[in-house]
Amino acid sequence: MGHHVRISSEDRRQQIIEVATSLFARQGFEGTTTRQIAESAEINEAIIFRHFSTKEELYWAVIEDQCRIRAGREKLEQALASGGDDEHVFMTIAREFLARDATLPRLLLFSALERHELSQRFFKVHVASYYEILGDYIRRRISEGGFREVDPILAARAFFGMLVYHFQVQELFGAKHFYNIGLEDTVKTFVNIWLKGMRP
Amino acid sequence: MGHHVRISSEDRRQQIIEVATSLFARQGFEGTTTRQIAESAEINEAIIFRHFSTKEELYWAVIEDQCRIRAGREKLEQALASGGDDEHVFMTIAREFLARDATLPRLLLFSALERHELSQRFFKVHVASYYEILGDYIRRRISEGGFREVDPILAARAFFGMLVYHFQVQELFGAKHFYNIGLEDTVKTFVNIWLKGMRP
DNA sequence: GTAGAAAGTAAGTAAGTACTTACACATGGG
DNA sequence: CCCATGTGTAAGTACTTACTTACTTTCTAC
Repeated sequence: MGHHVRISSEDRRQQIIEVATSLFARQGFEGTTTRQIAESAEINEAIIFRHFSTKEELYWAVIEDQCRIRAGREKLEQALASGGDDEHVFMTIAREFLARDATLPRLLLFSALERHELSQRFFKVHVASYYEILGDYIRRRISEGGFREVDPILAARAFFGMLVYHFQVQELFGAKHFYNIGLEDTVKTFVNIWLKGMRP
Repeated sequence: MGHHVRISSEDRRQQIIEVATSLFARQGFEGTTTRQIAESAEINEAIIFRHFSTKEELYWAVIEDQCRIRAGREKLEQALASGGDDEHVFMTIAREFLARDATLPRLLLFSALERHELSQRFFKVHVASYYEILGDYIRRRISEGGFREVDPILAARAFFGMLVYHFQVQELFGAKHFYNIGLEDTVKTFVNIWLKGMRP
């Protein structure tokens, strides 16, 4: 028909990244085809290759894009700086973590599983930095006498571990369909176990 | 050259399953080709289709095979029935969990991510049943007054969460290459946090 | 109004995919 | 001995994949 809508290069690029993000998150890199991305974005497949020279490059643009989104990290820093008591701080973090959208966790897992060698930066921005930040807070609380002497990185991992694993089981393995407990009870249970476990 | 080695159907089938297991675990279902499986097993590709009518069927044979391997579950039940004190019991479980081979966890994650709808049984055998068993033990310890009143399933998830997430970070995300802490220290830290958190 | 760049498209290509076919060879029982 | 059955293979099939090509349409600047 030839009657196509012209859209600016930047907008088009962003649109492709967004569509690709959702598909890569649901099906992984290998499980997603460029044709599928084109159909989903309702554009001609060739347009993808005008903006990204390979599927691989598009994939890294998606990762790069997700690395820019640091909302979670900011919320973490914000919660830690709020000055509330430990219970309030950690419940805020836990609540935020468990209420998340599954897109980023899925992308992270896929990239770790199928693109091992290249996803270091992605991992560092979205995983490692998290428990470095929380580790710093724990270190301070230890020196203040609020927590007992524990490796701060391991303690942070223990905390995130409870949350991340629960999230995985509920969202990825579909456990929420046969065991759905309220968010607030879950948060309270995890934070209580961890905080009691950290007290001197 | 036509000089081929004849092998019994059962052995061949098992050989194919073993090779496929390792490839599916490393690259996922979509990322693994039947040609690659054949090359890896050093057999003609057609042999695969004599034993399994589709790649999908081979995949489910792999899952089925992994479901039969219940060594982990037995060790869990064994540790819980050993009659030692809580610290000994949970350290034994933790040690066993963290020293595992990554094949099964990787298969589980891939199946959850890319074959969501079909991997329920796999999940139930290797994930859900684990914290049902541990949940029962926790329930008993609560009634004995050894642990405080906590949802046993959530408490079990909290415990496994610390272990599984740590394992994922170390093995899948490759954190062990830049942060490698000793197994025994890790085990002790996690078990201490959780046990202290569960005490009345 | 028109040149030229940018954005769009239909219709490819070569290589790969899961899977099949037709046929060769081995083995054990009658 | 030879035939039925089971195990092996080379060389396919039809389809899909990532990626290209040659070409058209639209927008902007002068």
